[in-house]
Amino acid sequence: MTSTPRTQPRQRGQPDPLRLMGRLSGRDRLILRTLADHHVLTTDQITDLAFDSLRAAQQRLVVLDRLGVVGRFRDRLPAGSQPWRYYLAPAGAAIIAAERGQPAPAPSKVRARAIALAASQRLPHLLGVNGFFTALAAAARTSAGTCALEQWWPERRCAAEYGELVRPDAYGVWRQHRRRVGFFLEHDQATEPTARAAAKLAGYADLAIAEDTPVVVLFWLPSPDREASLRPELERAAPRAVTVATATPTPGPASRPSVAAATRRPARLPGRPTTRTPTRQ
DNA sequence: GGAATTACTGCTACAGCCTC
DNA sequence: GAGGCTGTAGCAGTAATTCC
Repeated sequence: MTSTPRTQPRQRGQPDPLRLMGRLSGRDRLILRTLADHHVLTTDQITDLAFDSLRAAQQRLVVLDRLGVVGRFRDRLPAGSQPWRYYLAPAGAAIIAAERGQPAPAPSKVRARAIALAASQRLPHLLGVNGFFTALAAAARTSAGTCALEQWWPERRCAAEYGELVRPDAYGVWRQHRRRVGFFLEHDQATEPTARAAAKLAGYADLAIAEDTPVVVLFWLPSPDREASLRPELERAAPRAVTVATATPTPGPASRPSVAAATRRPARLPGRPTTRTPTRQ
């Protein structure tokens, strides 16, 4: 092969959203909508969300990047073998705003938001949450309709709905056959004491009382060790109206939540409690 | 029907990290 | 430092679709 630069300079200028809209497929719009709601996704998370192969996703994302509807960054130098993080670029933001009947955000604001995101210390946390849900989406896509991720609310929307009582990282509704489970996600990175993590359940108890319905909280944990140390605290702290489940990524070379993790672990979700679930029946 | 376009895959190369 | 691994990119080829 001839030696060519790994990345070619993008012909960007100021893309015209009207012209771009005709070049975007339904899948492209799904990616843009997801980025609009959830801010940032890695290459493999987008693969989980919308593609059957990583190679296809990489190729399409390069096209979307050159069109200027998405942007991408890596969160450290040297770049190394680190997947790109994709965000909604100004043209993509304008398209999604039009789709939702909202005014297009100023390009300077979109860029500033992307820079803040790339520099944010919460980026790994956000990617962890998004990775969990894209793994669920991948499981749903390959399930031949037997299961589906019916809702995926970001932290911001959860805060708007329930912020006075709880601050979950996300809310989701997962359907498996005819069974439907809504759950709040708490993404734990083992950066706080287990007691403090378990103390969050009090807020969910208040929410269950306020809403007059049981609530489900899933703790998404970085490792089986963390799960083993946190579960006793959860057992002690779990209020009657709160069903608690835990999940970890499956062990393996990839640290991101795998499809197997996302599909197997929800078996411990409420609705199908097991002896490991610290729920008071 | 043939050309052009689009989307995808296989193969290969490159860059950087990690382990020994 | 060598080799394996991961992630991305370029090229060639194929298949489906669209347009004239």
